[in-house]
Amino acid sequence: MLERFIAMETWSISELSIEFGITPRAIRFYEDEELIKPTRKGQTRIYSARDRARLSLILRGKRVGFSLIELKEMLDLYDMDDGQATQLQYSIKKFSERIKALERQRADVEQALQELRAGRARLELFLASKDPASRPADEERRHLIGFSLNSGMRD
Amino acid sequence: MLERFIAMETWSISELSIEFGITPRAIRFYEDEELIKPTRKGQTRIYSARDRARLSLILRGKRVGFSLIELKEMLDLYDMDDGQATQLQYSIKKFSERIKALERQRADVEQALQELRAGRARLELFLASKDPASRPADEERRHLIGFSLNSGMRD
DNA sequence: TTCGATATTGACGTTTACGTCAACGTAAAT
DNA sequence: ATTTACGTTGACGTAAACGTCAATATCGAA
Repeated sequence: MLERFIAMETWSISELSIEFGITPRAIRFYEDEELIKPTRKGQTRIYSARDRARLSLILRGKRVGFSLIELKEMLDLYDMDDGQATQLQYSIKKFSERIKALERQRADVEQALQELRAGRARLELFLASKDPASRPADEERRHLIGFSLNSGMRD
Repeated sequence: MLERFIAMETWSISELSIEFGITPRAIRFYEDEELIKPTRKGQTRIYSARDRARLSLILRGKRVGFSLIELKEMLDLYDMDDGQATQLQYSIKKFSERIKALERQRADVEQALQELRAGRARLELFLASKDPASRPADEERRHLIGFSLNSGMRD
């Protein structure tokens, strides 16, 4: 049998917690919430490459704002097999919704980035203006700082 | 005086709550946490264009994963005036940190998007394969679904 | 003037995502 | 044999971000 020759790479809970920079408690919590289901060697949890990959997706998903429940839904989609094939249309719709949400989020991030860069640029300009050679009047300076939040923003 | 001729546009709490799709309770909460400070007409809160812009930034910030405390810090940076000019260097550093964080987040979103698109593509392919003309064997199909979570991901 | 709509301030409840013990098991090293 | 390191399962605590009442005020319209 193949099992006798293929040694799967596995990880302990503390190995994964160190690799991903989270606590074992968090990893067990994800299991409680049924986002991962590691095998056991006795009592001890053994994590496969698949478990590790799911953990990776969970953490990235969290970073981009998904809740654990949403992430579970997404992971469940990946787990679909023939038996649930009738739900494929529904699943594709779900995927599309996620993509839309992420595209909007990307736009949000882009805009926030632009504003932060502009804000930093204003601060740096202001700082440069402290060079005695080129110093604007006080009234002018007041307009350099805190500018963008007075201009029209749409949302 | 200019005040006599310039009528500033203002909003009520319910107007803003409808416009932004949040509850009045949330808006008052942001005030409790000192992210906005609307004026009052008697008891009633009156929101200026500036308040509205700050609210907009708060909501976008939340969408991209910032906490209210972080957003308050950022808004405070915008409010800086000459008196705190000595903290400019520190503020620029803060801005840079935010930019770095957002750039990483953008990368996260990009990768999540790619994976979701790939997942959807797989589902659509699988669905197309139900066309009796071009139907792969069961074993093959099993590899079409749930593929990416078995392949090596780095984080 | 009384109603309905909209506002206010507490005060307590709720959900999410864990943190933080406590009490215990196990297995290798000294 | 016992310390040390690492694992386990409850059980309770916590911070963030509001939700959800309740009691009260205001104000324009019928």
